[in-house]
Amino acid sequence: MARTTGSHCDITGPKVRRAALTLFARHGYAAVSMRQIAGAVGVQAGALYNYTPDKQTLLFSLMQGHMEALLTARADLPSPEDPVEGLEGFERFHIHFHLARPDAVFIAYMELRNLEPGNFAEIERLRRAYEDALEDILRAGVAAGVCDIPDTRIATRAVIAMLTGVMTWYRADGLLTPDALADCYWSMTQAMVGAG
Amino acid sequence: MARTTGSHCDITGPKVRRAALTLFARHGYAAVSMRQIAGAVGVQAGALYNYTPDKQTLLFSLMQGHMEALLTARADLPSPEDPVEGLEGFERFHIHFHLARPDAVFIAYMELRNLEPGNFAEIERLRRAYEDALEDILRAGVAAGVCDIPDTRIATRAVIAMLTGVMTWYRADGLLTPDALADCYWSMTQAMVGAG
DNA sequence: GTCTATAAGGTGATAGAC
DNA sequence: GTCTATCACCTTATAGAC
Repeated sequence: MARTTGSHCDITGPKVRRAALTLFARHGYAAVSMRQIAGAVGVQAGALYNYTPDKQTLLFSLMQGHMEALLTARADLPSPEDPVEGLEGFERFHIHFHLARPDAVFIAYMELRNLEPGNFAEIERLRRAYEDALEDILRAGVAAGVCDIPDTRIATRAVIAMLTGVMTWYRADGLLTPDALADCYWSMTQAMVGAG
Repeated sequence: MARTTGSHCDITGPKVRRAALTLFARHGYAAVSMRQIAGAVGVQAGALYNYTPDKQTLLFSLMQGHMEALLTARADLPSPEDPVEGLEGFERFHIHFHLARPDAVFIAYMELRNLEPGNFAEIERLRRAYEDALEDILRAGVAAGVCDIPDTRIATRAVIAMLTGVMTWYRADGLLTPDALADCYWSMTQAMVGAG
């Protein structure tokens, strides 16, 4: 017979994070109450405070976890000599990583304004580090004469905006596979930075 | 002597809309209370209901107004024969229109999930109409052999995502003028769709 | 670790005086 | 058209029983 009370520390923690991720992505941080999260987990609201000191820290922790996973996975990519190869690796990584985590990506972009100043600064720092990784590649491409862009920093942001834009319309149940999508965006990325 | 009560119908209505626009953009619809909006306007909360039946309608009205202004202004653009000229006109219009209305743009992208289903469908319809205008240009460019893109619909969304991405980092007090920015994005747009 | 109960305060929206 | 007062409800977070 299933216990409805007692010790569940091993599973409740992750369940809280998953429920919060889903609900924050769907309705927005400010529109989701601790009671709703608790309801989705199957506990009472008070029990959530065994896993987070407050709602704000829960949001921050989700965003920080996402950004650190993004940076770690990016750092594990091979670093080819050829800047165009490096750009292709970055582009395919970006598409696949983002498609696999739509809720976390949504939150990382939409909930920045709901972070307290210190938390915002930390997430901004991580986001900047990711941008810098792409900018390094583009700068190397310009230096090697295989890229033609008007401004390295703006082109960096433009590429990331274009690639991340896939999240606003792609549905996993469509006809396009993630690989086909990455192919499509790679050809546009290449053209955009003059690396055809 | 200034009256603190009485008839102000001519000015309070617009002030309510402006205050709501600013506050929704800064903190998010769900995080802003009617009392906060009233405070920004300089009235009590109850007075707001002379100008909107409820909070949801206020949000919808702001988004609808923005999207209709966007479509109207777009429709007033010249329609040159040359698809590349048409694309350049669209691109420069998009940058300037968006830079001039950062709060409205922010709301139109971020608050979609806070719309009730019927309201959401209407905003989606308007957004789709705007996308279609660009897609028509790109399709004409492909037909004329002056554009080279892998998929017209995806390229349409990619161009809009890239251009709208300027909103996440551009600050009016920076060194870059809107015209210089539009130049920069035009060269990237051109390259992206193979219309160099 | 989870529960119930509660504190302290905010929410959207309305009624009726002026 | 705006005010004050109010309704009915929801909010985050905590305290103490089990």
